[in-house]
Amino acid sequence: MPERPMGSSGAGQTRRRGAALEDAILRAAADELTEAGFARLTMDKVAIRAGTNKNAIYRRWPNRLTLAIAAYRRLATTVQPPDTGSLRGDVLEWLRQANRYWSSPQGAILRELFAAAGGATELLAQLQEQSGDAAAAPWLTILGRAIARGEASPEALHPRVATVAMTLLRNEFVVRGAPTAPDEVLVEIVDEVYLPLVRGRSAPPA
Amino acid sequence: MPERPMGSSGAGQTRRRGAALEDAILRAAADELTEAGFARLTMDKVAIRAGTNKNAIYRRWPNRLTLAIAAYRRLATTVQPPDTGSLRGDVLEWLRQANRYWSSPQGAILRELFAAAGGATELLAQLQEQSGDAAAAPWLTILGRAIARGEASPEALHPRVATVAMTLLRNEFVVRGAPTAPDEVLVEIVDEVYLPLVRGRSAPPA
DNA sequence: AGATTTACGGTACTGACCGTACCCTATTTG
DNA sequence: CAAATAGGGTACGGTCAGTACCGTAAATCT
Repeated sequence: MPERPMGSSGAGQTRRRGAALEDAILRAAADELTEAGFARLTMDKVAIRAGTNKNAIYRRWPNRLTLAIAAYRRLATTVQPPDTGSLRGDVLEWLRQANRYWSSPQGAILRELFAAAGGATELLAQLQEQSGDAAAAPWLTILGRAIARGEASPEALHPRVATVAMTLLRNEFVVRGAPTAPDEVLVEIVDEVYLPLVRGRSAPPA
Repeated sequence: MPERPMGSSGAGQTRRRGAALEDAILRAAADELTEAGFARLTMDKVAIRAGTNKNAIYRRWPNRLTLAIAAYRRLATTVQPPDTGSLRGDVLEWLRQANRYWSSPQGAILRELFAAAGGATELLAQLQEQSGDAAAAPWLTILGRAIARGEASPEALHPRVATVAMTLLRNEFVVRGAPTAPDEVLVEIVDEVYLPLVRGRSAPPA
């Protein structure tokens, strides 16, 4: 007479299926990511933690990396662009938020995933939109207000121009591997590159 | 009666030691890199190809990645910054060279190594100087000439400003995973970002 | 309700491959 | 010529990814 096993471990009372199981797997994977990082996330551990087995995982995701990226989505937090009243203040604050994120444990995971994705464009794109830091929209918001105030030139709305600051910051992490970027670097990016650039050819104030 | 084995394979006549052996290993590793890439470079294959065994490798490099980085050095080629007579021409040509490199098989390997290095700052730094694309020196050369011609402001000599174009290009590869960057992107980086930036606040010509 | 299909759970395995350990032998060094 | 050093051969331990079966619970159909 097989009583419901429901051991002390995570296994639920009844056999889970579909969305419920998928959810449990993703939760387990996200937990493994936060505790051990991607490098030490193994499919076996995820399966055990989710109270299931690898079959159920591979039936849903083709490999370890895609699972991890899917699980990372749960860890990603969305933030709002600041509105400090000045362009410089907005940009600096936005960069500082990004810096804090990249320096956080979650940021470390994101960097691992980026690295593991190697050149896989699709996965990278997926990560991009999840992490959201590459999004042009917040920059356009910030710049829109600045233009209205006369602090920036309309030409700055070009996406490549608008996002330059974040690109430079990300470069510090991805290419230099720094655990965190010193605040001086952020200030430098803002004062030496970003503000001169977005003020445009017709530079008004001091 | 052990005749010298010197099979058709790479094994030399006599037992190699020291620099000669090290050289053979690095050559073998470099060959493996170019043929199979880092992901498929295995220590066993390198050892076999070098006509030796893993002992000799591990006695010199602690792990697979450091061996690969050391071997990559042989693949890296050095190039000279162009001198076309105009700032725009120089910058565009320099970016195009970089684009070609990153798009080449060697560039793919470099990207793999970057990815594999993850956050290991030392290794990343080593790669940086080997690949040389992050070096500020060529940019300062280009800008120096441009300043003399009145095409750029002296403020552009700030390293973070001077290298912005390359940073943006590298971003295309490392973060977006593009196999190659369309020429329009390079032009855009030059015309929308770099030239406006280095011309400085006091923008002279059209 | 019972029959059928679907998807989980358990478990065992293959296959790769890194890194290490041992032991014998060629080369160099003194 | 002896002793020390470094290569070569080989065999493992250990870790994981990914796969293959097979029995069974849960959903779906009739």
